[in-house]
Amino acid sequence: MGFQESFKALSDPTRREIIHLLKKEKLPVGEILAHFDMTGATISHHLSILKEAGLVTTEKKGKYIYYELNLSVVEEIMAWFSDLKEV
Amino acid sequence: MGFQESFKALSDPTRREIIHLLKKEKLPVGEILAHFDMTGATISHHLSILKEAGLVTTEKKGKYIYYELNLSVVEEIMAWFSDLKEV
DNA sequence: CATATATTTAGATGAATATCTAAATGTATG
DNA sequence: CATACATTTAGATATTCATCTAAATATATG
Repeated sequence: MGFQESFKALSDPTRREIIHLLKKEKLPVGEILAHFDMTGATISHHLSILKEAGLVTTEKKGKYIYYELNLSVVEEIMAWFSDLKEV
Repeated sequence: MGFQESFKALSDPTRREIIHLLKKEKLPVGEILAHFDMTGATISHHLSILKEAGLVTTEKKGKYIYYELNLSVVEEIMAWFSDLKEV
């Protein structure tokens, strides 16, 4: 984790869109994939980057792996921005 | 401008450090440069990316060009994050 | 257990990017 | 105006990265 990984992860538009999909609910890879015109391999790669950055967590449920937004990391990033405005 | 450019700009550690330097005061390129172990050409490149993204503005004063943080874009980015936490 | 479905891994490719050196441009001042 | 200083631009290089296809792994179910 760390800011470098977080910001890098968020610098890609596909990954930001994934983050937005996960805003409402946790989703299995297949459902995330359905929103994009890309191969599963590519989406899997993006998901792994988001996970490395701590922006999402995973949960296995039978056949599926659910990805879920990790809001605590979002908070940390917001704190970085907030700091810019102080004093 | 737009989120894509902003996030890309912030995904580089040198540029984030520049942003932090500008938190307190506007600075001429030479003073920014003094904080890094890089050539002026490289720093100039980073500054142009920050400017393209709208994260900084410039002001010419005689020999010097001052770079200044643009907090309104920072606000916009924070709003993007805030949205993730709503509903 | 064999087959179908879900997801990841490996390896390759082309595009984007951070950096450098060298040169160009702009501005002040002796 | 000539020289020094401040900053940017051009062109090159090496690395990173998004994407693909093909193959591997894991899990459920008939």
